[in-house]
Amino acid sequence: MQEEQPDPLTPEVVDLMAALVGVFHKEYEEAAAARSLTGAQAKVLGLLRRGPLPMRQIAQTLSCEPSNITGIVDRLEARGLVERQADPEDRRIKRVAATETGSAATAELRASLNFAREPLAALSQDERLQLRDLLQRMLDQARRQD
Amino acid sequence: MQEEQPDPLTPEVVDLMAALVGVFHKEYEEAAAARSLTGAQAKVLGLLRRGPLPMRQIAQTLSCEPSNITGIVDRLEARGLVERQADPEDRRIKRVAATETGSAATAELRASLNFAREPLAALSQDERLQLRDLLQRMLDQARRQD
DNA sequence: CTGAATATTTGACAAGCTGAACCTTTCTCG
DNA sequence: CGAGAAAGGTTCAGCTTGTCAAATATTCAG
Repeated sequence: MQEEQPDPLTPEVVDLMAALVGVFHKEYEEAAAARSLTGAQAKVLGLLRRGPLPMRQIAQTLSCEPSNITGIVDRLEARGLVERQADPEDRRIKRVAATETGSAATAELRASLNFAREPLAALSQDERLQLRDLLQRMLDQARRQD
Repeated sequence: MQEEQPDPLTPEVVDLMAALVGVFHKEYEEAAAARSLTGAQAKVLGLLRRGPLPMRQIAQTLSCEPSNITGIVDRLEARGLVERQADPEDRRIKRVAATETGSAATAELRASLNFAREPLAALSQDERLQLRDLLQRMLDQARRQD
């Protein structure tokens, strides 16, 4: 809706982001596959890192329908990576919790993301600091707008 | 395989990248959906921006099986966004070309990516320049490693 | 000319995702 | 209190994405 002046730098940065998104996405998918997880399963498992979550909240975080999460959690549960627990406060709610095995899997997966090492290795300590601040500010802006 | 010292900045930057990738991905998907395209269809259509491409090359660029592209192109073709043309040099090859309508759709979609405006709006001209250079170098590094 | 290699398609099948219909539990308010 | 609305999950049908194996057509190598 807003008609800004055409800063030639902006589309250029957007294309770079798009390319980086592609690289990141591919690497994530491969790291997951190496542990026989799909990308979606890895994402859900990753969300449980800080503790159990209700189905609904998982769906909300991933911007998808709750019915979709049912299937993904089914498959994770079938493999013993995750558990459904009843919420004592509200019996409608089922909290999904990572099992011991599940937690180990995500920790391992996160540690294996080479994306960290290789592309970032091209930057000096100072530049990483710069990059962090720039990204942080973009993200804040994005969150403010949603 | 490489055991680097644990630079505390690196995982932090990786998490930021992951978050930004999430935002970007979501916005792309929504922009595509607003034109009744799926993400995959939009990606393929976007590749044809600079001219027709053989099926195989599309598959290679998107890192997926050629048989997958067949279906996506089928659906794009059914909607008149894309055409299969025979290659005069090698009759095994089918080149996929965006139609008039198809080109218009991608141009529009690209233009609509607000990701450009909003998060980047938080940065000054100078900072965008910095960001571009940092991203460019990361990407070069990532490509060198693949 | 024959056999290997290449480009694409087809078919079967799993997973992701949506939307609508359906329980169960909780909340609201007359 | 009790009836109906609302909220959390699940189920089901249907579509798209993606893989793998087999089949077809064309080109290439010797």
